[in-house]
Amino acid sequence: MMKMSDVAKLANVSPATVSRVLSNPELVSKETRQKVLDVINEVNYKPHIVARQFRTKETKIILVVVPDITSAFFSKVLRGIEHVAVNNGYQVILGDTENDIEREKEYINLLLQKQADGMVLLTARLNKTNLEEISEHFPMVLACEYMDGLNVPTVSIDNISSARKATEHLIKLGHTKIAHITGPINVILSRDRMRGYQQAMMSHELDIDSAYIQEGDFSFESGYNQTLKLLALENPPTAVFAFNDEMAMGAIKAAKDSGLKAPEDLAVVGFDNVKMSSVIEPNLTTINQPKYEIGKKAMELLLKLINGESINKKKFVMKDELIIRESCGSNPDLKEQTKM
Amino acid sequence: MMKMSDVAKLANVSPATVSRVLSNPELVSKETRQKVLDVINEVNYKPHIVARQFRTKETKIILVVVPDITSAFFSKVLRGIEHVAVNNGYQVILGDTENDIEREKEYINLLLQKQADGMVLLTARLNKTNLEEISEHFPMVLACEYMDGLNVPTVSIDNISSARKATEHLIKLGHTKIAHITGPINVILSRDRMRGYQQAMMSHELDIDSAYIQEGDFSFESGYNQTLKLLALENPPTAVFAFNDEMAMGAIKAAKDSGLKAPEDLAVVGFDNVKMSSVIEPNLTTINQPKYEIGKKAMELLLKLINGESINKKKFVMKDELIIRESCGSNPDLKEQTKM
DNA sequence: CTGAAAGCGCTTACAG
DNA sequence: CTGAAAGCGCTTACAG
Repeated sequence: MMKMSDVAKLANVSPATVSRVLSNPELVSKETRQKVLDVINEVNYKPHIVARQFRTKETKIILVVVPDITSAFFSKVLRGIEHVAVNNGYQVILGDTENDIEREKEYINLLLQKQADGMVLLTARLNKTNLEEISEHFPMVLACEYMDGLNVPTVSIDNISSARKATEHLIKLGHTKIAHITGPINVILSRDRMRGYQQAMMSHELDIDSAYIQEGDFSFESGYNQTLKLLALENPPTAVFAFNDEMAMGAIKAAKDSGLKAPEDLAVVGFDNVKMSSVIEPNLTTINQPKYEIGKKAMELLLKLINGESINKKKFVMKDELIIRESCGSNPDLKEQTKM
Repeated sequence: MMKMSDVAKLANVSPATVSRVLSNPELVSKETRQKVLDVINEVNYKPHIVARQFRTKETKIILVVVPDITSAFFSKVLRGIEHVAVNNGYQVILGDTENDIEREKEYINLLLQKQADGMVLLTARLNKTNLEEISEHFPMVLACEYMDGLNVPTVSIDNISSARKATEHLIKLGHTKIAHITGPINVILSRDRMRGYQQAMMSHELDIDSAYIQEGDFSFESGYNQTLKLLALENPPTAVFAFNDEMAMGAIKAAKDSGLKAPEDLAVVGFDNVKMSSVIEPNLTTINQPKYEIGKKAMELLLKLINGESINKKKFVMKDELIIRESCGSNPDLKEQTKM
């Protein structure tokens, strides 16, 4: 393998000059530069990046930790991150944790061991103290999820209020027996959306049958199975608010397979406004998250941290929106009322 | 930042010993080892991995180049890759090209510049000579896509025969006016599947109206739009074979929006057997690719290459399967005939 | 504008 | 079982 000193010899210059041609060409005279470039092309020299990284202490790599690469939701957030990263000369590498905290820790170690210049977390299973300690020493931002009182830059929507909005939509349509399929309850996001659901129910003085809250695992299948459970109840709900669109689609399927129709027999609200939510029938009423913008904003903040700029604000709340489609059987008149 | 020599000093040993404790603990006496580990824990020392990589010329990272991280198909292949990688002590980093050849080249450069020990390509827009040259010097395997005569280890199904099988299914159901929505025609895979379609048509002496072949871009939207075009033809097709499930779903939606019913008025076959294909209504008849296994096999081969083992065979063909569901209106009897 | 030299933080062959 | 020393391939402050 050719190295810089070999190129230098062939071009009759010092290694320092070759280095300059590559990294600061304006410091080298035109003729010398051309001579060096010719040799580089001729022998197809590629600098050894790890050596450069080692020397400069910069990797020009940012790490994104994703809980589930398979998810239509996260892939949109990723796109936002990627675009601003690439535009600023950074490579994005993805760490898929598959919702496993051990894998999450491994990826975080990449950062601690300086294999990346910064990190954006799309999930945080770690506890607050840990995260804050890492954040003190390394550029890091949290996106999608908000951890109460966490002193780390965060970009997300207000999940509690969005979930409240979604539940209230059902209430306004006249439903009183409203169930909720949560995400894994050890995930903050799941608890936040459940909180929103509870707030809405309570503020309208509706009882929450404890059997109406079922824990899913984000998957279509779990939405399907939990809905089957709900429908088998002695006093089954007439509406379901699901943590995400995946599970909402599972809920609709479960209703159909039980001989019920959505929205007539079971109204369903999802969350995320994933592509498929407008393809499936009935089209899902759901909460839109500005996925791309969340990713974009998160990466912009990370860039600032990497460049040593200070961030005055820690918490960035993005705008969500209730998208009313078919799965709750709403009508255009109603749409007016629910706009907030 | 604490470094190895600092730890050494605190533990009253040489840096070499600290290094051994970390990488070859069996070379160090129990007492010394414990003394060093105590210091490491006490000061929370993390080795500087880039320095190690630089020294050992190993990154323990493998790079996967994905054309579209958003795709439900590729994410399953990724899982197969990840699992065997992680089990063998490798980190997987993902390079999303967004179908852009420039981004593909950038990621390949990561390999050439030794930032990864090997690479699996889930797409190959580069030409054969380029790929072979890289493959001679660096561990690399190609998955999902097969390039004729390419001397690089490859794992894929036989796309031509699968596409033929899918088209023949339509023919057996009595269709003669069968359209095909291709992927971008500069992608090998698109040409392969089109070839299978053409072979099936020709071997059954069916004409292919050139307007029956429409080029899509993998997306739901393009499937939708191209189907609208097909249906607007003076002599519209009664069946469509789409390059993938995404576009097949778009085709179904287009039929519905045109007041037609699938499968009665328009039969649709997809490709990939993506999760959503069994959720959407009508359920898609499609070709199953063993996604996870393709990824697994590809990573196993890559590991062999990295370890300097030789691979006797270059071309690994995985088994596909025609999955008959609702979107072509087939019946159980027919299922028997089409099993191959 | 260019070169000589030091040094980034590890690992490993060698010697004892 | 342990240490001294060389060296991986670059970059950069310094000198000229």
